[in-house]
Amino acid sequence: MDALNSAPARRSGQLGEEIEERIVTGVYPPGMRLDEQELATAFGVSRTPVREALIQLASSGLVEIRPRRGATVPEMSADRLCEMFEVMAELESMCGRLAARRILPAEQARLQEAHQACEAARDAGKPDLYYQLNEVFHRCIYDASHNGFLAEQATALHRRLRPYRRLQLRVRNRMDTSFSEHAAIVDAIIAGHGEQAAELLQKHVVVQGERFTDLVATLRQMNAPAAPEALATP
Amino acid sequence: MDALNSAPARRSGQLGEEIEERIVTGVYPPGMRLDEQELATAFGVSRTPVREALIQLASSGLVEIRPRRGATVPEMSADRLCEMFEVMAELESMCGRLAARRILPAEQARLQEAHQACEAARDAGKPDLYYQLNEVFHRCIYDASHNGFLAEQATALHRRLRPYRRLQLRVRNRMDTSFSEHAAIVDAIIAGHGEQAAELLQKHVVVQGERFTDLVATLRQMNAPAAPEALATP
DNA sequence: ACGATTAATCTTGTATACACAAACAAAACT
DNA sequence: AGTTTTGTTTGTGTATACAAGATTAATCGT
Repeated sequence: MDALNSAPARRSGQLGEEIEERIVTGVYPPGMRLDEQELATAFGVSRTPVREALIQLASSGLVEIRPRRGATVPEMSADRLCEMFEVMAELESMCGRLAARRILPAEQARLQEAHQACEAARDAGKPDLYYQLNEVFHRCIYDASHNGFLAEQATALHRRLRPYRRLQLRVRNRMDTSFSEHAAIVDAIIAGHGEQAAELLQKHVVVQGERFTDLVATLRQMNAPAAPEALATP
Repeated sequence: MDALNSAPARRSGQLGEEIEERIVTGVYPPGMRLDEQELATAFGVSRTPVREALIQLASSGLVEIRPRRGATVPEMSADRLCEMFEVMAELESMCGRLAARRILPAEQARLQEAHQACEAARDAGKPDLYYQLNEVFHRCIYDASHNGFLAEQATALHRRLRPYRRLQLRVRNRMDTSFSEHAAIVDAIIAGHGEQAAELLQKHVVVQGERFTDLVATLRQMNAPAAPEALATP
């Protein structure tokens, strides 16, 4: 029963976000069974809100519900992850292309501001902070595309890929290369070079997803620590 | 209470699809309030499965749930629709580019088969049938991209845009132009010309979304017929 | 008569209860 | 001994009941 940590009771929308957080941070690792009753007692609520949260998360792909067989955290194969990064790259690329054409002066300022904040984090050698500011940076580009629907889609996918991207930032000095790539991207967007921005963003994202070995290693690393019984893959 | 037609009782997953169907076919028009109790009695089930279905539909954007204020069919502005078509065009384009590189012989056969089926529907002058086979055709391309995640995303968005695309097919002789565009797309994919396929698909989709006047007219037409009280936008 | 405040009603959000289906285990039969 | 069958148990799916917030209506005050 104590596989799921107990936590203070939360309100409606909060519950889903808390479960999502625990999934993307690996507290509930891929393959883990999510028992409604357990979650309910763990969060100090009844089964109903838990069920609704799980259904919501299932629609966005973060959990998998099979009828009459309960909910589990889906195991993302390396293939699947590559597919998702491939799509992410295209969405980011599109955002960049549109942003270069449509960005407003105020948004230019915010973009450069976010970029400089990243620089500070890099210089300070704080990968966690950099990771956080990196999200802000990318969101600036999404917004500058002036396509609200696209921005939503990109944000959602970005969120889903968070845990995998996060681990990648730690290895090597990815922070440095990431930042210099950012610099080129900012220049292209400000200069209004749509295709160039698109290309740069495509590579920027693909780099994170294309190395099979790194990814598989990342996956193994994420699967290892917790849920010993759920990891048997027969 | 009889704003929502009564229907025979359905089982779990079916309910969500039935509601979705009624939304995309305009039986539940944009702006309409979806009362849980009404839907429950209309479908002959309790509020619980209705609620779950609504939550699921909300995650995919087909209904809008505001906390403590119930569910409504979201009003899609012309702007919003254009945004969605813009993204759809990019996804289709990406599918085409990948398909040209990765399509297998068996998939080539299925693609051409679907294309010929469309031709038959056009020659027979059956827009409804063409519309249906058009979906099959596009799904062939999604699958041929060999990116399952991308295929899922494209399919989902395609579904959401269904009602708007459908109306567009009726006006003019869109069937003819659509079919000849399809022909060029098939050729490009079979020939392995990724960029060309991407471009053609981009235009093929954008054509449907880019004409503001047509779209706005379409929207008006959809808003007009039903739900007289829900349409008041104060 | 009009506006504000309060009461009533309605709808959502949550909890509890029950029914059925699936997985597991044990026993009987081949 | 292996396999099938049946009983038990666990957990999901649906229904109903209750509580809290929101909307509407009515009443009171200015």
